[in-house]
Amino acid sequence: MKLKRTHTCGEIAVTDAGTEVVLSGWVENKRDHGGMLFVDLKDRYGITQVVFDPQRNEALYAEGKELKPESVISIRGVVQRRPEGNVNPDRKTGEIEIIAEEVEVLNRSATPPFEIVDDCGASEEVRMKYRYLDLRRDVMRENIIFRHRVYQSMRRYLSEEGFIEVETPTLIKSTPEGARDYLVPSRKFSGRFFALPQSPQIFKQLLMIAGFDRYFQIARCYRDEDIRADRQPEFTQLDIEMTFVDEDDVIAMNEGQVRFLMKDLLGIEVGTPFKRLAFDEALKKYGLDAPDIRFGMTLVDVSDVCADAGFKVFQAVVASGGIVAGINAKGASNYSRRQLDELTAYVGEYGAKGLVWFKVEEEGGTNVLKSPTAKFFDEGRQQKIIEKTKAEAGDLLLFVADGPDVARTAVGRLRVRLARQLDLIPKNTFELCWVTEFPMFEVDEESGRLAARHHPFTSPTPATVDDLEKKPLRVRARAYDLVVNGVEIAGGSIRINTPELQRRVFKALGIGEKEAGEKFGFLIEALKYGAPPHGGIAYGFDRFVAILRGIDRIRDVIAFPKTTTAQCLLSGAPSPVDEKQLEELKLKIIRERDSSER
RNA sequence: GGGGUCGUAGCUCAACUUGGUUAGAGUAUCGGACUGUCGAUCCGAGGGUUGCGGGUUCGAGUCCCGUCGGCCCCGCCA
Repeated sequence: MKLKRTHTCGEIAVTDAGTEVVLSGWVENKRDHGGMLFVDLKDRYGITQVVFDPQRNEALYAEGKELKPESVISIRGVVQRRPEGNVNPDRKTGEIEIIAEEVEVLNRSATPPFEIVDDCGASEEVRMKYRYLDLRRDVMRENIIFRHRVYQSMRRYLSEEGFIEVETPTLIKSTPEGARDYLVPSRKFSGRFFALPQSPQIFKQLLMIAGFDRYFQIARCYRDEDIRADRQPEFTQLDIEMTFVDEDDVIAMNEGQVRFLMKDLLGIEVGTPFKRLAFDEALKKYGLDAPDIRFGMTLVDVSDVCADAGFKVFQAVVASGGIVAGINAKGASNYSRRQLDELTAYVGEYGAKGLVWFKVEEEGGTNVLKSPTAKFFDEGRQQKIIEKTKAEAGDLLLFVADGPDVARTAVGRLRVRLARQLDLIPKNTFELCWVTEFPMFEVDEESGRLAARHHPFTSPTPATVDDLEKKPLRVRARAYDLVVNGVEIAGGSIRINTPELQRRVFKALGIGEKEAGEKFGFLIEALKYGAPPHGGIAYGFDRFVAILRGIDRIRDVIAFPKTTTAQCLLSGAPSPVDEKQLEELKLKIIRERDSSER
């Protein structure tokens, strides 16, 4: 490296005209006019145009002609104000250019597999394989730099609020509940394994017991479950825990933080306090526990109207404890048969067995329901449905009859899908709300046992704690989720801080004294020694960054993400390992017969 | 575990309904022309085991089965 850079490619201005500079960067683009050659030189900070003029220096012009896109070079030259009429107003450095005097090619680039431009058109597969090139694109670089700003804002805010950043271990004890663990074999103890943490949960509680009072960590977490657009096998949490607090304290602190972050990162003022919705209310009105409250179209329950109407399908569902839930898609009565079939297929994905629709039409001065199903509803019932759904002529009513969970989920999803289709969602707004009063437990379909809805360290509410033994499904948790535009971005709870209550909750979960001792003995033990009341929250950091940037996939805000099969296309991980490594760990790979024949 | 969708030139796609001669285009690359461009422009050239394996057929990019991979979704994700 002969030439040492004096400036970056984004900072030279007209006031620098006449000075000699050295720039280093990548060849973004080359425009050769025969008698004049322009090279755009790019680095993280910007793009500067370099001019090669054969009349000034023919040999240098010849060198410039040989420059390949994406090569790294250094240029020595003199800053010049661009001739009149040649200013590029779209570029920060568009008023100046560099007259090249010397070029040093630091590393000539092979032809890249795709063009390094925002609209590169390359598939995600190719982009992930060549992620270092993908990250050279402006959008991706800005995503990553924005992410950096989010880290810094969080750290600044929390530090000023008295929170201490502490790292917790990533080689930890595997616990039975929750997601599947990623396991790491121990060499010193063959046959034993560490797990990678699904969250720093227990350790942050131990920090509270240790008296740190206020803790945070930007922590990597690992869950070996199937991937989605908003889920990665390893992801980042902003993890927070506080002592001597109740729900309102944690909520207030986080409202302050989110308000600060929105202002600091986006310049947006959000009002506090945020709306609060009880879990039951969220389900009834929106069908989902992460409601998108940017628009209305709330769910309507017409079970009572359908209970004794002539429509057998609905009757049977209501008779067996199900419900008939629906929504009013305003002005959508022009939906075609094909569109309705698509919506039916869509609710089918969430387990609904069908979708009943009515088009609302005016007939002789009154509104009536039109559809193949309408004949099963007499005039009185039709009017009740119209009344309940606040329907007007031109509306489309859609209903799902099923068990309460399936019906609400299906209609809740349908609501969001229709809102997108009908363009009901306001752009560039953030609607934040807290969902509270979650049930402590839910029935695990596979085992039929109770499972913690949040996690087994969540405290029940005082009002429902005594239902733990007899009516556990009625017990409510001191838990809260923060939902932004229908996306859950944070969740937390007030924790259990006595061994007695912790044992009762474990028992309700079917975790016996002995098992609890083996798996969580260290926590129960710790709760004996002056464990203070405490609670906290964890943000899905990647999701939070993504939603602030207005994108719905977290891969684009992660520098090196994994695919939906949890592989790294760049490095090829996971990969087989040497036999010697397995021997050291005393591990043997059992090959399935089928796969060995491949 | 299940459903959907895609896989053809370096990259993004086309080759249809209904299997049929030499698999096309844009872009990138290479060569040439050009004194002010900024996604420069113009002319020309090269570039293919149609992901992989098997089957059906006189004949397969196209149909069937399997498999690998990308993406989306259900289940799962305390």
